[in-house]
Amino acid sequence: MSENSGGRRPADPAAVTVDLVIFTIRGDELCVLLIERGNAPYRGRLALPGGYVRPGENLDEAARRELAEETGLDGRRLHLEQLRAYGDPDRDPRGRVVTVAYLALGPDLPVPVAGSDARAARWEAVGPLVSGTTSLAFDHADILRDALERARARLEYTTVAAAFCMEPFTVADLRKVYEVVWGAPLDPSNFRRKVTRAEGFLEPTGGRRVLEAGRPAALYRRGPAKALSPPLLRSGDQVSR
Amino acid sequence: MSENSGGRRPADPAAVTVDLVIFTIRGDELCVLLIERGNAPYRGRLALPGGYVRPGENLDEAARRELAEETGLDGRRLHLEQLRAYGDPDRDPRGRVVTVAYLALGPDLPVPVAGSDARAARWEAVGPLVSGTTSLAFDHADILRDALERARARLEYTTVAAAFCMEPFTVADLRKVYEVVWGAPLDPSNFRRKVTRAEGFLEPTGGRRVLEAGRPAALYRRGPAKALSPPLLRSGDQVSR
DNA sequence: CGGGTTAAAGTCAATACGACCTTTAAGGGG
DNA sequence: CCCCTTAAAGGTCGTATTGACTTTAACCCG
Repeated sequence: MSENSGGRRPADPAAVTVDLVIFTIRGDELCVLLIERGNAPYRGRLALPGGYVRPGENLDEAARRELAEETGLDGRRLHLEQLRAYGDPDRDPRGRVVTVAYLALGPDLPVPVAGSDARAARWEAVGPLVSGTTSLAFDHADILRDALERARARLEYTTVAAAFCMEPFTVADLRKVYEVVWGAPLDPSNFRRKVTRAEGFLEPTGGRRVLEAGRPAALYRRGPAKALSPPLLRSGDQVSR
Repeated sequence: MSENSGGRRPADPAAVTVDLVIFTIRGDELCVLLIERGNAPYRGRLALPGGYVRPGENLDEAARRELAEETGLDGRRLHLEQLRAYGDPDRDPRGRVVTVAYLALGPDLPVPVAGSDARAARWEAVGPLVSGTTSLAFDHADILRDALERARARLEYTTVAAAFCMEPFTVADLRKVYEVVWGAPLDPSNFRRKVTRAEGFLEPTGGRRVLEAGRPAALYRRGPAKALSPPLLRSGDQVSR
């Protein structure tokens, strides 16, 4: 902060961590990378990957480092943005631990390389996790829910959906991202019209992809545009609430 | 967090604070509440109000408490939302201090009651602060910039603009909020059509307000809607980038 | 070459929006 | 008391966007 009520009030020391919500699309499912905790508390329970912020490191750097450690890839290829901070006093039984959650989006990653440490990492489908019974460690279920909503909203107003696609990709690949993240089908024709006309979203590579059946699809790579305006709204987007 | 690389790596203890960006509209200006620092570092410099998160308190509670202390009002009347966390290792010369910034929006507040402590608080116009030469303490200029952009974006997709208005208010009052925050004039007629048709945004009180001149304006209070869809986009909203 | 399959492009009505104009309801001055 | 000013409220119209749907294109297979 900046001020402690005139310098009188002592700070309550806290540990600061970053936690990562790494989303990818595998098949027809939105998946998140989880680790199985090897230590107390919540030993054996699934949790989001994360770790302490190290001295001299800022929050983004810590998140980027953890991302690289957890995925095995250098995380420079993935979209990474801060979600928000979580600091309930009892969110960690060991004491005051404030975590800064990050949202990472990436194309289908090779395999959850067991991190540099010994924790077992694996992809889990998000659907059953948020609506279901599986309970995550700490407040990670809340974080996951918030991250999912953030990701869904980001698809509306930005071009990050392309971050889920391995280049080069087709319009159908991109549409599948929207359908999987939003959990609803989209009209293929209208979707194509929208994204191909959004300046800077897609750049044609000139190539085509031939599938087992059907007309070959044109291939694209990510364009320079970050924002998407007008937005691509979820159809049944509540008119109010 | 959740995990410290197997429990091996020690935490770097940090102080956790909340800082508040409290926006209001005074006359034709968007203003932010700033305090003049009475202690080192940055003694005498303007800074965002804020303070340490206390033991047993969560982040929202700390922000709500600081808000009440700084404005003198019970902050329950104001819109309050977390902006994001800032944690550069050198953002505070006293050591690692991670701050969680909050964005607060409220109607023209009576006067910056000197907080419970002795700090001098006052409203400052945002325009000169973000584009100008005045330098704030710590990284508060960055936080202010981010808060302004968040507020501008929130007006597009939500109904929080009404949080700036003292109830009851007129459509012109609400339009002025958009114009001041976005820094651009809006067409009165089209603006009315948009906001009055957005279900749940405005609730007519039945009353009218008679000004010095002109037809009396209908009075409204805030409706139950939180989201605004379709959004009310800033006219020159960049088509891409 | 004809059928199956998917991509890509086109049609059309409904809607939303920006620019602009007209009417309404007050107060004030002559 | 009528007219002028002022601002709210409501209407018009051309354009752009969207959603639902149809049509054409390109490739594989047998």
